[in-house]
Amino acid sequence: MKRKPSTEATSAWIRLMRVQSRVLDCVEQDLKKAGFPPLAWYDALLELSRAPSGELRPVELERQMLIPQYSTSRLIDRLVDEGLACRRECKIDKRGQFVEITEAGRELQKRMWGAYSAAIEKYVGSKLSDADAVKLSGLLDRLGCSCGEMKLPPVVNVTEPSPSR
Amino acid sequence: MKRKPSTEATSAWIRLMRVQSRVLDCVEQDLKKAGFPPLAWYDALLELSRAPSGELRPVELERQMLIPQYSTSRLIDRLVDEGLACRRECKIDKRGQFVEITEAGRELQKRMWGAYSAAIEKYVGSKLSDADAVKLSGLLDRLGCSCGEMKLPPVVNVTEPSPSR
DNA sequence: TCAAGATTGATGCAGGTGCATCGAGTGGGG
DNA sequence: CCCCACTCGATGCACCTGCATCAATCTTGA
Repeated sequence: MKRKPSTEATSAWIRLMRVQSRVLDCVEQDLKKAGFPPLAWYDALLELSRAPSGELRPVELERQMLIPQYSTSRLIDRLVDEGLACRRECKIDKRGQFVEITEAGRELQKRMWGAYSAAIEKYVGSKLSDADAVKLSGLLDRLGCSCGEMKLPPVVNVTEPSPSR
Repeated sequence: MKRKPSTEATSAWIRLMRVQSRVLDCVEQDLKKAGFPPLAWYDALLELSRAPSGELRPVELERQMLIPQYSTSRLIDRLVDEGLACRRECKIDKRGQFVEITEAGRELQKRMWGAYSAAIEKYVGSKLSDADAVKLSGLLDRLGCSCGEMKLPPVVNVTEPSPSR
């Protein structure tokens, strides 16, 4: 039951950690240099912009983004502070609320996608053939499934780009 | 020069981000539940334990671990506070110092490797054949090389396990 | 020899994250 | 109808990170 991890698994683990942190750093750095906020903001704006009427319950957002509740709460605070979203009262459940993306929010999301997609191309697309990217996705998927308790819904889309233009 | 990223690249990117954060969370969680400190401590202890006489200059540690200077500085503070390492004066360069791992540090590193390797097996090894792990490593390597400025030395070993028993 | 510049390591500050907890509100069983 | 358990969202705290900057020391070169 408790085998020693193969060297191959360990090596894959190490590369997974190192490569993603490196690539993520590069991408975040590019965005920052272009004067944009962190990727988490983009993810939230994207989720909101794709919601039926541009609004979501914080709980929904939390589940979409797979981040903890308090994290969502504070991320929303920041978006609201910057005028990228606004809180709206939820009439059917007075504990809750709706968060609605503003025009400024939609616009920022679109502008960020420009820089973001360029960074993805630069750091991923240009280094991998489509076929290899597909292989990589497949291998990663096997790692991702049911890692631990998986109390969260099956679907998700943290950073999936919007209609892309 | 500025192609749009292929869907495949984008999808690989998303999975890379999501899967690693998920797997990392799981591993860190397991370690935490076993009462161990964060992985970064392990990495530092490992590097120190592998150094010729159990000591390194902070600058070396920083380069090995690929983390920023201030981060190293504070990590060392914490290790020293916990008695896992100690600072020693550097006679040949009075700006600098040596950080030396203590017996407690070596012992903790070994104990952590037990839990750590079990977690790697659980979340990586058990989900991937050796062959697939090798494929994954290969694909990831292509992403990792020269991502951006790469001002750091070629070698590195953040989490590579110690002699393993 | 000495001044200018580079390198080493520490630190104040702002912001982000995890954890625990809280208050408000909902809803289901007695 | 009311109480209890649960869900929703906010927040105080500790800690950790990035950034800018600092003091001390070393190195270089005129």
